[in-house]
Parts: sequence; structure tokens; C-alpha cells
Amino acid sequence: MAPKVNINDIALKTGLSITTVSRVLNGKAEQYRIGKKSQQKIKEAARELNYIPNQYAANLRTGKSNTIALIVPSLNNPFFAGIASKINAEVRKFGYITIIGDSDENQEIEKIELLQLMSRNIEGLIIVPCGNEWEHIKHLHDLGLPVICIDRYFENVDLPYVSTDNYEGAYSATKYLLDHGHVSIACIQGVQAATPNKLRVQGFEDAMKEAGITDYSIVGDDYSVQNGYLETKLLFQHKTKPTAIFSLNNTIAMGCLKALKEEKIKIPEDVSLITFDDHPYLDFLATPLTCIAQPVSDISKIAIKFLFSRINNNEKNINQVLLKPKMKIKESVRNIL
Amino acid sequence: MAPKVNINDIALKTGLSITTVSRVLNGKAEQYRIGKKSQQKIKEAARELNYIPNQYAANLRTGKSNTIALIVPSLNNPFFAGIASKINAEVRKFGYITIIGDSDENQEIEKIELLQLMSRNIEGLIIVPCGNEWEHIKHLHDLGLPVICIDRYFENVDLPYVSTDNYEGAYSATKYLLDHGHVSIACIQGVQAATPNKLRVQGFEDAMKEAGITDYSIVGDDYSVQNGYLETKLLFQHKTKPTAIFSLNNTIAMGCLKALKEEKIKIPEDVSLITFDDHPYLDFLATPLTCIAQPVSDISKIAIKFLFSRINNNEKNINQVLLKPKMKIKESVRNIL
DNA sequence: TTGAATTGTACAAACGTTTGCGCATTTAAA
DNA sequence: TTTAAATGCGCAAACGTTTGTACAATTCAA
Repeated sequence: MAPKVNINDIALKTGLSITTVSRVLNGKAEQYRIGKKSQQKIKEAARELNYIPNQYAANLRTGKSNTIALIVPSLNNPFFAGIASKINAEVRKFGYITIIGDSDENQEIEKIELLQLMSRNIEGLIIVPCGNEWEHIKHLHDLGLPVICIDRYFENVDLPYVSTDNYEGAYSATKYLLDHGHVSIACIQGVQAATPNKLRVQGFEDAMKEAGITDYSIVGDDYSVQNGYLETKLLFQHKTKPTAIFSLNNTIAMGCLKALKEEKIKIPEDVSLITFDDHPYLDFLATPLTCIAQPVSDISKIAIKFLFSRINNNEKNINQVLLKPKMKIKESVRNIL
Repeated sequence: MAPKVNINDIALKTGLSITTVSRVLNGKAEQYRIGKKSQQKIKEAARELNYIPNQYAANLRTGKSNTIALIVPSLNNPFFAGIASKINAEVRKFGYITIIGDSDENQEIEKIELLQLMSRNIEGLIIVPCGNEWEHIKHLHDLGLPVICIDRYFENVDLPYVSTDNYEGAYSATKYLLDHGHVSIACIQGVQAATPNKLRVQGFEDAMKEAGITDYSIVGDDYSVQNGYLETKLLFQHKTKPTAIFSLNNTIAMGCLKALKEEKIKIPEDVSLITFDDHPYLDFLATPLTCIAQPVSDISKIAIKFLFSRINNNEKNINQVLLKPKMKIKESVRNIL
């Protein structure tokens, strides 16, 4: 790498001191009454020399890195990619930059990433925690780092979060299936210990119980395509096959689709399907999938709002909010009444 | 934020000098013959105090940031999200971290991001350039920053790149349509000035001309869903409607699907469709889409290999490689012979 | 003419690391 | 014993910024 130009070079070139250069380049010229001609000279020299400020040096001095971190379980999941894209764009408006980490649904990687990010003096963290351990995250929060969990979070832990009302989403999805005459409903879940998953399962169960149905299956243990695939395969090995499947997220739904296709089971003729999470492609599937859409954009925006109110205003409240999901009715649920 | 623990605190606590602390914590204990007990004490103290090294300070001294940057046009596009995910994971293996930028298909944002990243002392850059200006990227390359373009790149510019053989992909896709009896083929393109787009168009045209067909339409000007949608709508306003559409990327294909669905035009009965770019969802569409799949994983790996050979071995060759795409034949092309 | 106020600028320390060099102290060899 | 080698560690400078303070020169009022 060619040696970089620094403010000292500019000082030399203009015959002014680095102090003056720094002040002009930081827009503090007026405040420190730097002469107009000096300002001109400095700005011109900076342009000519292609000066690029060294954030790290500045950060070392000021303690401000203008950086926040986002950790998601998998950028490959369009749901999280969407969040990342949104957050990235929103954060830029605050003059900050986002470092995106991908924990690959692996808590150990998550921890390592977190340390690396802390080493980089992040001023805030938005995280979709990928496991059920929360201590390492709470620890950072206690240290004073502004932290917001999104999508996934921890109940009964004093950490701010913004997520979807998963219970309600699952409850209404199940209700919808019930209202269409389904009784034998299978629910394919993700990571069991995760709060959203627990709440979704609970919403499902409550709706079932309210309908007086106690004979349902809840299977699966992982937010993966593979899990959706295998569990769907298994479901149709049983003597009593479900008339409807409730997939607890988009990747599981994909596995589901794959298995159903292989088995030549038609949606919604042979089985009805409803899933958590939306995606543009869902509309173009063989059968457009009815889904529980999470307000991704709102979640991102609110999370950032909270984060920056912690960063800038030193807000101390532990905000915990759940946004209402929205059911998008398409064609994957058959009325069997 | 709570005041952070630094090596000085450890030095104080252990009664050793910061020099010794630094050396032990950097694994240079043996090299500098630090006593075993001292090493123990230091490591223990670091753990007890929850020491987190300050990368920025270290970087300031050493010039190594252990950071590379990735800029993609849109994380929302699953194709780029996949690349980002892959690169993120691969880079970690080298002990580096990736800062991901999203240019939102906007060259001005790309430039701004680039500056911000340079301010953060990145040691390398992998970029999917979103426009047809290459000077700002070449400039960084000339400055000595290891740069690799992926997916999109510039012809006749001395910048390393790893991409797909777009010409071949488009040529064989077109050939495939022709072989199935299609004559009236419409091609919906993306950003016209972009190299991959140009090559795809060229592959399309060459195949058509070879078949003796000169009457074809090439429409569109943008890698957006909207573009695919509008152009498809327009195509079917004409008196002579195409029997096949060749979509030049996945987002365009989505717009295409949307328009076809609205117009109740069936694939492949009414029109055949083939698209560049693969995605898991493609298999589950109403009609699984035949596509030209790019070797995303290989592109990412090779790019990183090149990048680190520049970073570590000061490799100077301008590597420019094109990988063969793979046609995945599904059900969206009808044989009309 | 004097003194105060204003204007324009610079010194030097600090941020948390890393590292070339050098200095004790101990051990081993003669 | 004396001397050389080996062992263990610390000093202080440097990386590129920012900023509290200070100081000189000019302008202005009296």
C-alpha cells in the first residue's frame, strides 16, 4: 500500500499547523476562527492530496467509532438479509456504518464475532441471537453498550428488544386453519428453546386447545430447510396424515415444499400449508403460500430508533416491544368444511 | 459505556510492564523469553478483568486492520446475500473480518461507502460494482489496495475479477430456446453499460444471428423487479408476442413472473421463460424455472484466494477469470417444434 | 498612546497499542 | 573466582488524530 496522506502532509503543504488542519477538516473552522484563506488552502490541499481521514486514529482520541454492529444467524435467509439491508441503509442516515456479522446459527461463532466487534469499538449492537444463552449479551449491555435484540429475544431478561407478536401470529394462523375445518394439524418448529419459537408453539397450542383439540403433533427442532424437509417426510409416513401443516418459519417452509413436491402431495388439495415469514417469491409458487408476515421494515426502524436514543441520549429504559404480524391470505389453505 | 480495561490495567495488576503484557497477549512470549509464571499471571489477569483488545489502537501502530470490505449492490437480492454470506464465512478463516456495504445500486452511495471504508483502513476490497464508472475503483487499486471485482466487472480495465462466463451462459440459454423451436424471443436486460449485461446480450444476439434470426427485441435497462414487470407487460401489448422470454437476472425474472401472473399468461404453455441466476425457490414456483446458475460459491472462494494472495504475498498479477455457468433445466421452456 | 478586545493560529498531551533496543540478573563455562 | 552466555523484562518512541490552553498580532475604543 502506498503511504497514506495524513493531516501532517496537509499541514506541511499549506504551511499551517496540524491543529488548524484538523479543525478545518472537521468543520470547526468558525468555532475556532480560522481565516477564510486558510480554510480554502487546507480544503484544496486535502483534495489535491486525496486525503482520507484515518477513522481509527480519530477514534482512539475521541472514543467515537461511528460504528454499530448487526449480527444475524444467516445472511442466506432472505428474512435476515432483508433486515440487514434495511438496517444498513437506515444507520447510514445517522452518519454511522454497520458491521454485519453472520453467526451461522452457531452460538460459539456468535460469541467470537461479538468479541471481535467489541475490539472494534462498536457503539451499539443489534442482534438476532441464535441460541438460548443470553449471558454474554447481557454482559455487554451491563457494561453500558447499547444493545437491542430483534426478531429473537429472551423473556424475563432485562434486554431491550423489538420483535413480532409471535404468539398472536401463531394463534391467528392456527385459528385460520381451524376455521377452515382442519383438525389434524402438524406444527413444524425451529429451535425449541428460542423465545419466538416457544411463543409460536404456545399460540398454536392455545388455539388448538380452545378448539377442544388435544391430538396434534409438534415436530422439528431446527430453523433449517433440512428440518422442514425431514419432518414433512416423516409426517406423511404416519397412518394418520395431517390435513394441514403450520411451518414456523420460511426455511422450514422451503423444506416442507421440497418434501411435498417429492411425495407429490398437492397444496392445498392434499394438505394445507401456512407459514411464518413472507417473501416475494411466495406469490409465485405453484400454490401461493398463505403466510404470517412480520413487519420487517418497522422492526428495523424501531430498533434503530431505540439504539440511537441509547447512544445519543443515553436513554436507559429497557424498551421491549412486539409488533403485530399480518396474515397474508393466499391460496395454500383449503376449506374442508 | 464503562471505561474499558486496557493493557495498562493488566500491567498494574500484575506488576509487570505493558511491554510484557502486550507480548504475552500477542503470543510472542516465547520469542521474547517471558517467564512462565509471568505469562500465567498476565493471562489470568486478562481474563479476570475481561480485557478486550483495542483493535484500533493496535492498527494505528501496526497498520494492520485485519479487515476487508465487501460492497454489493443489494443485500436484498438473494444472489448477493448468498455471496455475502459465503465471503463472510471464508474471510473469517483467515482471521479477518468483513465489513459489508450495500450500495443500493447507486454509484454515488458506492463512492461514499468506499471512502468510509478506506477511512477504516481496510486491507482489501471485494466489490460488485454497481455502475459503469470504474475510475474510483481503479484508483484504489493503483494506490496499492488489493481489489477484486466479482460478478460485475470492467472490460479492458486492469482490475482483477472473478465472474461467470456470461457470454457462454447467455449463448447456451438462447441456443436452448432455439433448439426448442422458439424464434420470437424477447430478452429483458439490466443495466446496459454493465459488462456482464453486455456479454449476456451479446451471447443472446450471437446465438440468434447464428440461427439466422434478426428480428428479436432486447428491452429493459435496470436490474430491478419493476423493470422486469414493466417490460413484460409491454411485451405483451405488441401485436407479435414473444413465445419465449430470456430474463437476464433473478430480479428481472421476478418482475416477469409478476406480470405474467397478472396477465394470466401461463408458463410454459403460453410463453417459455429462462433466466440467469438460480435460487432455491425457483424449484417450487408454479412452473420451476429453467435457469443459468452461476457458481456463487466458487466465485467467492476464488475471489478470496486472490485477495489474500495479494494481501499476504503481495501478488501482483491482475487475475481475471471467468467460471462456467451451469444450465439447470426445469420446466419453464416448452418445446414448440 | 494605551489597554482591552478580537482574531488567527500553534504547542503539546492524550488515546491504547507495538516494538527496537538495552539493561539487569542469573546461570554456565573456564 | 572471572567472564561469557542466557534469561527476563522494561524504556520510550511511534502510529494519526483531537483538543484545552496559550500566545502573538491586529483592531478598536478611549
